[in-house]
Amino acid sequence: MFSRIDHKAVEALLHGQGCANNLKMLLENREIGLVWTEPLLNSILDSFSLVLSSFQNMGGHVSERSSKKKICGIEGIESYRDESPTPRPDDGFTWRKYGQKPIKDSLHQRCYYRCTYAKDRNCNATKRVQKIQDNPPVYRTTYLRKHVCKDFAVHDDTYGSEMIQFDQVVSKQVMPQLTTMNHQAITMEEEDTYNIQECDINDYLVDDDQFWANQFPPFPSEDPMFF
DNA sequence: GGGATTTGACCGTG
DNA sequence: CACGGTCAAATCCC
Repeated sequence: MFSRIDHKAVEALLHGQGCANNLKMLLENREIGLVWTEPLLNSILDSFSLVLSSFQNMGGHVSERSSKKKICGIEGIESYRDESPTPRPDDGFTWRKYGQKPIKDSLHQRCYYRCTYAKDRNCNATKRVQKIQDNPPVYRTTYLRKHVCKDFAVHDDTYGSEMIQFDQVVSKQVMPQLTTMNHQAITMEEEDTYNIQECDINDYLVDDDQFWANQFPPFPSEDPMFF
């Protein structure tokens, strides 16, 4: 059960190491500047976040098949969840809000968005955004289904992948939410009605509620891990 | 006027 | 019947 997550973790660590080396070169050559360093720093931080979340997942409640929800690595993403201090206004896609609902046992309403090109390009990607904590504000964004609207321009099956290039160092297959800000974890939710791409379910199945309870203890939380 | 947002109604599921 | 997700008419904004 370790193989795939371990592989992802090693990849992420290697990537982070590469970015760190590149950053070091820039610093040594005094080619320092926010434009160059910020993406590198973000990339490094993202690598560590990915590794940490992978190991948190492994230490959690792996392989309970009672829940239909699963956690997955970067590849094969069909849907995933992200929690951030902002509702992530720019995740690489444009969204149109189509609903808002109060959720039981939650102080905040949940907002429903679908891809702006839902009709034009038959893209049925949606996302849900819900504020899960007030102070500091934390938003949970759940992405559902896969964008097909960008297939017009990018022939890549990976959700929202983009490429960032710094001299010879290339960061590939970077998910949109990983490029701009810290996040705590990524999970996938399988929905039976959607044609989910297969990733190794046995490796990633967890109990979703328990996982997120671990990620965000009931408010108020003193956990310095997240703030 | 057209596109985006709001919001109550509707529907499916458990 | 409660709840969550979606629809669609009304409204807002540029």
